[in-house]
Amino acid sequence: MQLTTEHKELLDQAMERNGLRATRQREQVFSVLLEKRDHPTADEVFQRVRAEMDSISLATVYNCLEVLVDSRLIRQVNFEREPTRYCPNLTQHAHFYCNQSNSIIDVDLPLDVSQQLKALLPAGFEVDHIEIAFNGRSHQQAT
Amino acid sequence: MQLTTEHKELLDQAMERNGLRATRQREQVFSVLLEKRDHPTADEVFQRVRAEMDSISLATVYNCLEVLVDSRLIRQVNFEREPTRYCPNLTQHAHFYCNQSNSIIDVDLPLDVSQQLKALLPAGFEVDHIEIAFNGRSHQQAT
DNA sequence: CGTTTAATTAGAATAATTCTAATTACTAGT
DNA sequence: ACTAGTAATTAGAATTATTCTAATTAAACG
Repeated sequence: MQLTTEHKELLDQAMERNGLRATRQREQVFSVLLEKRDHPTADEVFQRVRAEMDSISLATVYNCLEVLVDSRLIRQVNFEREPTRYCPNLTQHAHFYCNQSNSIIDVDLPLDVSQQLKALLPAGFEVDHIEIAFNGRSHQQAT
Repeated sequence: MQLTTEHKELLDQAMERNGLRATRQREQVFSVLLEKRDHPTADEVFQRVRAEMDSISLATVYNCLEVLVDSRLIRQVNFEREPTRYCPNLTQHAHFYCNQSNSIIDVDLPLDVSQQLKALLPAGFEVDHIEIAFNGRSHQQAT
């Protein structure tokens, strides 16, 4: 799979901004994440990229993921002590972990809700990020 | 340090309920968590318990923590892929992770806020638990 | 083209946690 | 008390996700 011109440009610009190179490996990793947005682990990303580029190593996948996270093109998602998962959805959202299917579903988070959460904090607390995770069962299928 | 009669009874009852024994090790681990509520890791709990009971092993600490979690006397807290921390605060609360001090502060969570969060979910989603983590800096000291 | 710098690679190392198998401690029933 | 049966503890090995290391390859830029 190829990156769309739009995403290719996004990557190029982000790399440029950080003095990094938009290598084939980074493109592939980014592309794999955009293609199937099921919150894959590093190892799953590795399997998928390898299908198109069988010389890539797991270490490189970890490197690429780190670069993409640092450049804010993707986000890391953690649940308990399970392997880290990766997600290209940059809009503010929470995650729903379905115990039954062991899948993750994105849940849109209205701005006013996060405002309200921040309001719970005493004065002197500066928030960079809020992470919200629901845990339960869903009777519908993940998309 | 000793458990208060109140907490001792809480432990005894919980163990009884689950057909388990309230051993010295379990008492000590529980006691250590109640005494200094700074969200210690398993290893930190191990150090603290060992001060009073130098024969305890790390494996036992892990076992005890698991039993206490399963019996709902304490809770596990995870942040990114850092070691799991443990906390005896059973009231509904969120956690604030201070990047500066690397400490965790409990944040009370009003019932209506969690209701509101649950309302964000489409029909067919049953929630067991909501985990909220703030990340940032606090200009005050953790208690 | 050659040189410098960045990126990739394979495999070793790390660190938190879990597992295993042996020993010890309880608990009941006699 | 004594013993059988079960549960808990223990030390150390094993596991697993991730990071590190050192060597090789690729890219960029004169």
